[in-house]
Amino acid sequence: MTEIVRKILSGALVAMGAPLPERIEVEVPKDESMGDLATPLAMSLAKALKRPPRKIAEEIVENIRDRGDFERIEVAGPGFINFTFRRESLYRSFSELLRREEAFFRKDIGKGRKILVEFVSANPTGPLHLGHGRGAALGAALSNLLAAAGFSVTKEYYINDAGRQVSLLGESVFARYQELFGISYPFPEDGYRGDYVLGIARRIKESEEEKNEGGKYKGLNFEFPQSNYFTSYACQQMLSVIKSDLEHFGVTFDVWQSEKELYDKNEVSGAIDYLRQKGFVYEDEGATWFKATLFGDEKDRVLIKSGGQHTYFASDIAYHKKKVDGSFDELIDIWGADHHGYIPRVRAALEALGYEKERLKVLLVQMVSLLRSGKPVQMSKRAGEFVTLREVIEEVGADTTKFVFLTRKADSHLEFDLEVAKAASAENPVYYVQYANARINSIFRNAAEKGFTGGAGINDANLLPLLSEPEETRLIKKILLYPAVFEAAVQAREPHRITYYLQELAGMFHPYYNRHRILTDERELSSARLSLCRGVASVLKDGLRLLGVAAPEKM
RNA sequence: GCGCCUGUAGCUCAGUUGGAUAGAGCAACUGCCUUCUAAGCAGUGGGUCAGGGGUUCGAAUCCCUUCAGGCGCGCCA
Repeated sequence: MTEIVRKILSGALVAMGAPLPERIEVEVPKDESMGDLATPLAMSLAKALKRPPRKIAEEIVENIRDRGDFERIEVAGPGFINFTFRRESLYRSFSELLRREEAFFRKDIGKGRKILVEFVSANPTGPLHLGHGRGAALGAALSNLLAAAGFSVTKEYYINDAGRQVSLLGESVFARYQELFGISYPFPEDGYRGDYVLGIARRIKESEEEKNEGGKYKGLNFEFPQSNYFTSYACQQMLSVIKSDLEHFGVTFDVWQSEKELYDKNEVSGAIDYLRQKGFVYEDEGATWFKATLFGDEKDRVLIKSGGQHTYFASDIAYHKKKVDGSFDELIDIWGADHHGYIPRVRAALEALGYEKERLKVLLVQMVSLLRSGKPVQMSKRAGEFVTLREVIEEVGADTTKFVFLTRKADSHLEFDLEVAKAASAENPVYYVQYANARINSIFRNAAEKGFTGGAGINDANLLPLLSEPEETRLIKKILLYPAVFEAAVQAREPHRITYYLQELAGMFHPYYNRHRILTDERELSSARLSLCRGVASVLKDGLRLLGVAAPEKM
């Protein structure tokens, strides 16, 4: 619908010889009586054309040639142009939607452009927590949206399996391992104290026993932080836990990129050398620095510490270099908001490498605070006490968890109340949306029993005019708006817009269902209403699928 | 101290990239199941969009400032 309006508007502007704006705003008016769609176009042109907005609006309206789809096109308020569709036009579009379904919803925005979405990327030093879950839900939904919009999407998880944190994990496991033999080994100061660390130690011990090598590392003195058996074993274990957690959550990745591999393949040193050749690297006080200030960062950043170890930033440069070199047109990184200070330096590095920094878009996901019945759940990462994503999924379910995450825009703080999320009630918006779809499917089952060719198959455009109730017209208009919502969500990279739309659509269907019977004695009316239901269900299913949430046929 | 994010109904949050009279859910009160699923529906009340100033035809939205909360500001990751 919005496309039709945009088209005739740009046609009118051309006819007038007026400049075409980059984007013609089309919106749904506040009040239904104002029409179906409206544009503030004339008002935004007022300054450039140096004429009153209402005059411009009138002129635009006069220049609209093809108005066959509209019952009314009128100028209102300070200069809005309001459009009201003819019913026949709505029915024609709706019939087209039923026929083409997914193809009708989509617009090819990406045109095959390659886009890499990196998300979660939690250190493999412990299980995923709720904040990671939020990033996972967002990344997965965004990837779905982008792929549906014609982008070629790669989903990637960056594994920080090199460096201090993983070796600290290894040493923590090593300490627990020694304890299993009654040997006291000083537990590392910032070590990981969660129960899972002990679990890994036990597993190492058990696997030794199986191989008749019991106590192989008992009492030995390993050099940490150098990588060794304990580090790599623990890391592998944690990674498989993380993978299985994500699988439970219904989130998958195309690429698991290891940081360690970047070192092993000399890509880190390669990236540093590259920057050095360009003159952006210098030595000072025994350390190797990157001239980040040349590219807008606050200060220069260390790549190699005076002790010889690389910083996290060094491998991150190599990683982002690898990504852009992979001929991706756009990179999206989804990070926790606590990393926001890191953006300028990564952007600076990209620019120094010779890429436009606009290629990288960083989406920050704000913190999640976990509540139970309104009271904060105490978590202490240091003591290893925290509620994991896995536990939350098991308690409230993956669909609900995802839906709650996707009901907020990324950069707003989120309160996640376990009891509220668990309640199978109206407080829980995911059920509200799923329930609408389940109800419709229930109607379809009844319809089939009553000998209707089935809601699923019905598409008789001639019957659609029987849908004359105000609720029906409103539903049709709402459904026809879905493609515009989809497009806006993709452009803004904001999946939550889909979530809200689905709630609104369900919020129109339930009252309709309560007020009007779908299956009546009038066969033709019933058929028409089944078609309407199919349109609703089709959109609900599509939207839920994009969000990564199930759309059960029975509840 | 500097930077980023946030501040909208009692609570949790939207607000279509600056548009018309600011929205939803929950909570509160009142009703609706012998007809397609009551995880539903109908109705009622609720606002200084944190405060102030500015930009313009028009601001919850952009700029400045004050206040409040969160997060950053390492040769940590």
